[in-house]
Amino acid sequence: MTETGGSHSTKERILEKAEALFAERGFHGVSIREITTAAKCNMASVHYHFNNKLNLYLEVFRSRWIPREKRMYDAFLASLAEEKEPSPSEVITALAHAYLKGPLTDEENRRHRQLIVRELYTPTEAFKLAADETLRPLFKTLYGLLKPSVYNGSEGNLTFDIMSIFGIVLYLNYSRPMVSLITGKGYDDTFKTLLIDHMVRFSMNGLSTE
Amino acid sequence: MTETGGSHSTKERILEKAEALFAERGFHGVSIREITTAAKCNMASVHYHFNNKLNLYLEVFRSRWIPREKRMYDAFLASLAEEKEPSPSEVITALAHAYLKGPLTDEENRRHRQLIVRELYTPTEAFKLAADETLRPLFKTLYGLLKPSVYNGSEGNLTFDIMSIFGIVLYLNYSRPMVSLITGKGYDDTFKTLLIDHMVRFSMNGLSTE
DNA sequence: TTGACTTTTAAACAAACGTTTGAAACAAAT
DNA sequence: ATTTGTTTCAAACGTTTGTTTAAAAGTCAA
Repeated sequence: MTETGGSHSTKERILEKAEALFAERGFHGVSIREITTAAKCNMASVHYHFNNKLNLYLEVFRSRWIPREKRMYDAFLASLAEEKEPSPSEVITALAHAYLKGPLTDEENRRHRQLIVRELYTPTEAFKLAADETLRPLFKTLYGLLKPSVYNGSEGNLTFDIMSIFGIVLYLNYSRPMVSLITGKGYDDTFKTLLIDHMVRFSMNGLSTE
Repeated sequence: MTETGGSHSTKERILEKAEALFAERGFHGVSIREITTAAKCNMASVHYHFNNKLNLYLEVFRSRWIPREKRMYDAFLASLAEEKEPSPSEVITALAHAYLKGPLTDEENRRHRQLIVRELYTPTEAFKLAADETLRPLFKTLYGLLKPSVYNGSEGNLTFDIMSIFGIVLYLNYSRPMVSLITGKGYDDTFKTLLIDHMVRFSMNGLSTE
């Protein structure tokens, strides 16, 4: 167990390339040969470091996806730290910012979402990992932040509201082929700003009760 | 070219099982052997009727997905036909109904969405087919229906609004593992009614300008 | 330098893949 | 009954798949 480190050990290179390829084409769409060729190492290294292909896929979530999601969650919390009781508008703005212009590069962001979207719609074991460690806690935090300021009828409504906001953020952020098809625009910085403004406005309206 | 018909020719059985399996696990996650075993026919039949696997996948969209989406579109239009100038609320209600309680069975509906969601996030040739024949026309219809009644600032806003509504409907309808995880409930009929009410309320609020 | 340990490698493995083949089964018309 | 054309089939094709093996290369303390 030397973990020779260096900034790019074989193990890390495999994880990096595996994530990129799994995000692009899914678990079944990628072969180990493809991953190890991209990572410039021998095919057997995958089995030496990760036992098998499925566990490599899960390890991408454990050691890359979940920590990265937590970084975004922290960035979201940090931008709220100044206010003691942030308004719903501030909460949603912080959320949209963290997810569209957060600490991740565009490419990281893209991979990150593609991985989880596959799991959202047809879950494997990785979904449970992500749900337990990041998605559910984020939801609970949002619920706690919004609950004091928002009253809109029965108990369950806020739950639906938050899920709708998730839906908007996810869809506008990651159905990019569809959004680009309809709007005819790419995701440059001004377009993202427009999108964030829209998300906040639409979501804030959605939350209002009368 | 006999097309012996009968209610379930080999060709139709292949298409049916192929759709179910592609929806469940994606193009790469399903083998021709698996499809033909499920369809109770020989493996070579796929190549006799569809030339190859990719074309079978595309044919699922051409001969099943697109006509089915058009049926839902028609159901949506039909439920609006009574009103001459339907209000936004009526439009959105009709939309949510067509997509959650429309002419499709639950199982059909599930497959239908899973197929297109895969394409939304990582498009293949099938995305272009679906976009040209159904998604873009639906968007334009919605735009035309909502435009007269909704004024909310600049031109582009309505476009974003409609996409947000898409996002909500898609997410709440088809990220069922996530929604069930958060709410702890299954998609029975009363839950769906709740969801539709919520979608309409949230979307209507979102559309409002002041 | 030796020796114990970790990591990487080339080569091979059985199994599964999409595709092709050529003959059998079937249908309809002459 | 024979012919013609369509549809199905079992069997095999060459590749590619995930995985295993056993040896080579590398690392580092004694």
